[in-house]
Amino acid sequence: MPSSRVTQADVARHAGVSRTTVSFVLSGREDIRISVEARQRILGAAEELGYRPNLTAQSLRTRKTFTIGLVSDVVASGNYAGGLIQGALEAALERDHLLYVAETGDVPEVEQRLLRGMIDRQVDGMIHASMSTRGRRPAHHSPEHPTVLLNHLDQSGELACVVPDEEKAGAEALGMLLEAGHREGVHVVGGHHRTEAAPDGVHAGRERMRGIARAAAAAGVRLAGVAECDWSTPEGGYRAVRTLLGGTAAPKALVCCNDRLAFGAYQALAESGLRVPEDVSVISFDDSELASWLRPGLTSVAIPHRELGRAAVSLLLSDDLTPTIHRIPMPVHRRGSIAPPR
Amino acid sequence: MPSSRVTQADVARHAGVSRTTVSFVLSGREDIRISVEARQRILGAAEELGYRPNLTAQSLRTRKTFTIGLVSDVVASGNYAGGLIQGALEAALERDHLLYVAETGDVPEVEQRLLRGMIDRQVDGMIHASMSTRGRRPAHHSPEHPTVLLNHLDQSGELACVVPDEEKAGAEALGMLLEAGHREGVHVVGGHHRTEAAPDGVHAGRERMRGIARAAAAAGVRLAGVAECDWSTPEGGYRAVRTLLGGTAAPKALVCCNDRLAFGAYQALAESGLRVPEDVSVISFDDSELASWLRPGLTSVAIPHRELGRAAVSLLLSDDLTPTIHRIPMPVHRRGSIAPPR
DNA sequence: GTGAAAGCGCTAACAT
DNA sequence: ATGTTAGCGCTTTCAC
Repeated sequence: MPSSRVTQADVARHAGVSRTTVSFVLSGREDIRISVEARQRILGAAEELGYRPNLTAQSLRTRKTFTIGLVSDVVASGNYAGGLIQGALEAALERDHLLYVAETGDVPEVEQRLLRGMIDRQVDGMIHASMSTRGRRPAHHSPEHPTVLLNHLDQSGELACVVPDEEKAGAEALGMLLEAGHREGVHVVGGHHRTEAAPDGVHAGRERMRGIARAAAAAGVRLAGVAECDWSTPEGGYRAVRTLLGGTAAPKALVCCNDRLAFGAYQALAESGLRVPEDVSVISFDDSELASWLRPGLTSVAIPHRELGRAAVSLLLSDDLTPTIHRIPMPVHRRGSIAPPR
Repeated sequence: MPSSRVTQADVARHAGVSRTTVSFVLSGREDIRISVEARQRILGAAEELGYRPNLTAQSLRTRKTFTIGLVSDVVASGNYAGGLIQGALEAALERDHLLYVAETGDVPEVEQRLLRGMIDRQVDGMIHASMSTRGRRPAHHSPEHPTVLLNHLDQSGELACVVPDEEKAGAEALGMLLEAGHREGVHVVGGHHRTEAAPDGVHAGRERMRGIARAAAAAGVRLAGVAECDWSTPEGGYRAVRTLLGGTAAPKALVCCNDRLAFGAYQALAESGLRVPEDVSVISFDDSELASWLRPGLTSVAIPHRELGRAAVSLLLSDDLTPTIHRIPMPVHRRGSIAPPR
């Protein structure tokens, strides 16, 4: 079965020139001079025949595929996915690249197969996205495969990374509360996100806490408390706040480490008849859809998914892969959950 | 710069045989007999040298790339994304395929570019995912590019489609309520999801409503009402239920068309001091994370994202692309939001 | 059983 | 300024 597609040879025949000439014209090379007339004929023929280059053949020759691989552990499934992929795709498209997307599910064998598959297909570069800070370094990293780490840091110090600027975000979150006048009864819900799997907590947790602490110190404010709990569901926030409300001093403001925890906090506050923001101000992180759904709307520091994705691709394609940490700002989205203390 | 990768030629040299023989052995062809001894030498050499096939070269020759394209309009950004991609990826991986993922944002020019890019890279097939039921047919559909529609139907009747079995889900949702003993005061919140853009409503809406109506009729039950509203945020559910509560007859059970609406309903009920499920039972669709976060947990009919993704890929790779509609069952996830009427 | 040779569609050094 | 030719790494027909 012959390929029904039009090739350069067809165009050449049609235009009465050699394949080389067609190649030069079509690839738009300026270093070789082609007569205007021939160029016109070639372009005309290509257009008329509906010529499209066979990228596979081109890649075989040039070793460039105009594809990049985005492989994540489990990120791409969660809500994290959409924005990251979207941003990456946008940036890729702007530079005429296509995106392979894959997910390892944190299974080494799967990761192995996926990386192999991408390398065998000669991707121009790879982006490794991960939640866990303590990731092993990408199995197949080698100089010929430009690599960017997305959303986690490189412990080997050899790779460029793109991460949200968590610490600054932490500082800004507390700043919002300070700005509204809160100096007492400010509690953190969530903390470092310490779990059995990650006794030191999670990167985002540590950084956010650091930022919060720094901002508090700078303002001469003492946090009323930090409730460490699991961030994954509202349950942790719910329980933490219930405990808080059972205590002696009523909380005045909460920094919740993500929107889920904030949701749990809302639930607990509502049960106790406390109102947001009149009785308790709340600020949070993630700026997920949840934040806009809550009543009142939850002020939240956004994870800049799109920008992260974009930045990773831009960086990868920039060919400046010096092992630098690129911190993407996290914009805060103001809604109705913060008010001055009474 | 010579490619540093090991090629079949290297293996051949190392094993003292011709490139042809290597190709035969490595591609595992059974129709040509190769001496056991030569085979061993080749396999050994390949292993030793760390040979990996160059898929680009292979593709150029065979016209098969072992890649498939998943292009969606806007689906892939929403929460819809994760599961779909995951499922598709799983199925693809099982058959050694890689997945291009792209999103058109419903912009024709972008769609054009993406499809071109995929076709120029010789994808083995494409999956078109879409929210809108009234999608134009994929621009570049042609017999040489196997195509499957995901999550929407084909109005031309020429393409295979994979969709959730919305109607059955609608019937089952109402069935849950009937089973608990509800026969009166059963309201639907959300309806067909009619908007300016889609005056007839959305596919999912129409189908779910049909299923609900069918189940009601079969049980000889009359719905107390259907509140048409926008499904996209909890706001619609909140308002619809507030209106309901302002009426004469108190609602006893709600079928919410998605979890967001159900969330809004919960908010409205809570404000009126009504409790779920003691005063009002609620069932919903989507089974998003939200469903498990609500208090009490929301019984919800899941959208089988993973299975949809898997099915689309399996179908595409099965080469049985008869234009059939494949309906994937929607499992209901029971939680605490349903109780018998008082 | 094994190998020589052609060719997939394209690029690029080297002639002319 | 244009054409000739030799590959990129692989598969596959056809001789040996």
